[in-house]
Order: sequence, then structure tokens, then C-alpha cells
Amino acid sequence: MAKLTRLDDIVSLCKRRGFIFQLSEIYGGLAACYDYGPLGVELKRNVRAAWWKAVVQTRDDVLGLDCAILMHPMVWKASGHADKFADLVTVCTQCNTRTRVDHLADGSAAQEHIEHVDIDIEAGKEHNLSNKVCPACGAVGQFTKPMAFRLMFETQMGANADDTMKVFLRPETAQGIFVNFRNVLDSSRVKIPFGIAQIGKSFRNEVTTKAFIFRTREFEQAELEFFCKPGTDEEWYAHWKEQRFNWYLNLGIKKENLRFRDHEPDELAHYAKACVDVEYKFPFGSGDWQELEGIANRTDFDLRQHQRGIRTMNDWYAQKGDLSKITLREEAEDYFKGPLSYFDEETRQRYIPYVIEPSAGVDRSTLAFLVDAYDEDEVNGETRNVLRFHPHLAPIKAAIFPLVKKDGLPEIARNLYNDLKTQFQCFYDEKGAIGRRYRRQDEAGTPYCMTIDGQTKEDGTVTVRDRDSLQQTRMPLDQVKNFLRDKLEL
RNA sequence: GCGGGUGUAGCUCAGUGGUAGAGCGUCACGUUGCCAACGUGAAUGUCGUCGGUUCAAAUCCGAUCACCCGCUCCA
Repeated sequence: MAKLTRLDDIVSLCKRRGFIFQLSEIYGGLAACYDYGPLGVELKRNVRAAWWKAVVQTRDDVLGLDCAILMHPMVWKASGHADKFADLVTVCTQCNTRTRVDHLADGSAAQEHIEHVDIDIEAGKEHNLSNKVCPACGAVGQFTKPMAFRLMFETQMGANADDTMKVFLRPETAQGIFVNFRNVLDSSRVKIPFGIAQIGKSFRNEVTTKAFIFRTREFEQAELEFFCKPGTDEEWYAHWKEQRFNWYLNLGIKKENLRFRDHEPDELAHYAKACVDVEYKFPFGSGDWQELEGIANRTDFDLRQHQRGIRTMNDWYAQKGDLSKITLREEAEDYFKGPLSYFDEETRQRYIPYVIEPSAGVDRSTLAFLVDAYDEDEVNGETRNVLRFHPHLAPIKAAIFPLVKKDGLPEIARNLYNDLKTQFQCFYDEKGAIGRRYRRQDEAGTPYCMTIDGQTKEDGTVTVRDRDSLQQTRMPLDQVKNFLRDKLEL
């Protein structure tokens, strides 16, 4: 069984069939940005729908949310992104290793500490690196001029050019959930443990881009923040690990291409108690495993940070919104009673909940489903390209054909199509040889083709052709809808 | 960011200074009628972009953009 192994072939397939196009292609493209074509948008919509159904709709303990992409700038001060996403970086000319300027040490003096930098001011300053030592190769003073990295996208709010506020496009959807924790709690009669889920766009100025839509600058996340009582966090972490892994398998990802990778203790973010990646074996890079989703135990870090953020608002006003001049205030002694705390009626205790965060990349999963579904097999000595999508994910659920374009067959076929399309994404085609029409649908991943032939006029039956087995079954016209419903129900 | 490679029709690619090409695909008509059939015809090109050299550039030179591979990085 031949299998696509080159990314080039996948890119070509995606363009040829209308799954994914390079963005603004007629102008030469824009680095690491892509558009979804007619089949791609259906596939991606189905991936989102499957996630929402599994994580929100079919659970009693998860609610949905849809936050704005723009948020109050202090959100990013509290979350840590405003500081950590703005770095001065230099490259060792001896070994090409990239290092943050504030991480460089020289022989004698203590290292230069420039946390909370204003990147514009810092970039303009002279940085004397002649005594600095490369941590990778030990070369002294062999550095390029420091480069400023701004990892969050910035924009301005306010039409008056003289009176605008710098705001950021969110680099993750999660913070919108944390800042709405109180709102959801107060409006939804939920009790811990419960989760809040969101699907939406995020933006990051990646230092390096990578491999087609795998690492793009504008991308879509599907994130769940599951709030639980401290002490129960490890159970819930295990629960979501299992749930999320099985989600991919249930939608057809081959078991041998999916695995967990636990983060090493020194790899963990300082606030995370545990973190595991769900990885897929993509056919690019060195055929290496790449992250689809990260599942983290974030403890009570985020809610506590936002309580500090709230307490810092006076400084925000005093510094006229300049985040680089603000330092987050310390926590209150009784922080656990703060506005983002939870009162447990049963135990009569107030605490800051722990958070388990499964964070999936929608574009990455879509690519994985696409790659994993691709197959070539041989039919009567001919190679057949087929995308074996799980029926829930297939962009087109059924194609309807008249066997020939005469004898009243197109009319019957059109009636069937008009009936089915109200419930399923369908496709009608009456042109060309029937075999070619079947093969086209194979390459689009359509699981079923319905063909109206001469016998339909005699006994009202139609053939249903299965994408994977190529078997044809006759069934009455009026049963086709039920057949599809059985096969496609999520 | 570094090194290597690539960029010509929707896709795969040929074309080394002198008329812009092939296969596949697409569309039309005819024929056929259940797995990429056949015949005839047709459409589709800023040769990635900008500049330079030249009588003449897809071809030579420079810059730039984008993608792929390998590093590096990774919030």
C-alpha cells in the first residue's frame, strides 16, 4: 500500500483539489499564512464540529464561550505574554546559536537583567556584547547586533491617530476564558468541577515557521479550561488525557501514528505541574513526531495572576498604559478569597480552582486527518487516489449521479439531490463517464455515491457505492436519507 | 537566523541567449453506458517579482518574495 511521504505531494493535492491555498498567492504569498479552499473549509468545519460535540455538547460539565480576539492589554501583562513575548536576541556568529541578550553572562559581572523591557527603547540602546560569552560554544564577543523580537501581533484601537491605545491580537484563546471565569460562574449555575471551551483564531509572530500549515502565524485553537478542586487535579488530568487521545482515534487517525509525549520536568513551564503532548507522525521534517495538542495541569496559576492584574490597575492608569513600566502587584495575603475564587458549598471552603487545559491546534489536526486519510490502492491495474476520511469529517457526504445524461435519469437524480442536500453536504454531477465521476469523489474523500440508472425507473431503487470497499448496494430511493443518517450521525 | 535546493499552464515537469512546450486535468460536441473509455475541438502563461546586461532574456547578472530539506529556535 503506497503512502504519501513527501510534504510536496500533500501541498500539491491540497491545491489541486481545493483544500488549502497559499494566502494572497497572486501577490507572491505571505510567509506562513494559508487559506482554506472549498473542500478544506468543509473539512475544517467538520473537525471543529466534532471537537465541540465531544468536548461541549455531549458533556454535562462543559460550557462554551466565544471571546473577542482583542482584549484589555493588562490581560497579557498578567498572563506573562507581554514580557516573555518581547525579547532582544542575538546570534553567535561562531556557532549560530540564538540567545536572549538578557541571558548572556560575561566572565565577571552579573548578567544584564532586562525583564519587562520596552522593546522599542531597548532595541535603540547600545548593548556592549564584547565581553559576553556564548553559552553554547563559549566564544567571547562574537555576536550579531541584537535583534528585537515581538512575538505578539500589535494593533491600535481608536480612530483618532493622536489618541490610540496599543492592543494585541491574542496569542492564545485561553486567557479569554480565565478573564470570563467569574461571568460564567455567576450566570450558569455551574459547580466545580466544570470546564469552559472555546474555538477561535490566535496570532503569533513565529520566530521560525514550519512545514505548510503546521506552524502558521494566524491559526485556530480549540481549548478547554477545566476547573477543579485542588487535590482532584491529577484525576482530571488523567481523564482528559484519555478523552483527547481517543477523540483522534475515534475519528480515524491510525493508532501507529499517534502517541503521547510527557514533558520532562525541566521542560515544564514554571507554573505547570504536568504536561503531555499528543503527537502525530507527520511525513515532514525528519519524519518526526509533531505536537497536535498539549494537555497541561496549569494549577491555579492563571486565575491568581489575573487577581494580581486587577490589583495593578492603578499603575496601569498612572503609567498611561505603558506595560513595560508596570510591575504586577504581589498577591493579597488572602488571595484565595479573591474575585476569581470559588466557594464550595459542601465543604464551606473558598479556594482558587486548579485548571486542566487540553489545547488543540485545529489546523494541525485538520492536516493530520488529511495526511492520515490519504491512500493509494489499485483497482483493475489502475492506481486510485483516495482520501479515507471518517464519514463525520468528509467534506462531501454523498455524491448523486444519473448513470447517463438522458432518459429522464437526471431529473430523478436532481430530485434526490435536492432532498438530501437540506441535511447533508452533497454533490451533483451528470457529466462524463461514471467511472471518472466515482474516482473524482474518491480523491475528495466522499464516502458514498448514489447512482440513478435504468432500473430506478422500474422499481425505484438506486445503487449506493461505498468509497472504501467499492461495493454497490441497491436500496429504495426513499431509504437513502435514513441510510445516510445512520452512517453519518455523530 | 544559518546552509542547501526549488519557482515555466490548475497539477507534474521539459525547455542553457533567437516563435512558450508536453503529459495529466478542465470545458464543449459526438459516441458509450457502473469504476480515471474513445474521437474531434477549445480555453488557460505578469516563465515568482523588481531591476541590470544585450539587437534580443524563461535562459546571463543583482536584489527581493515564497516554498521545500537540514540546522537553530520554540512562548
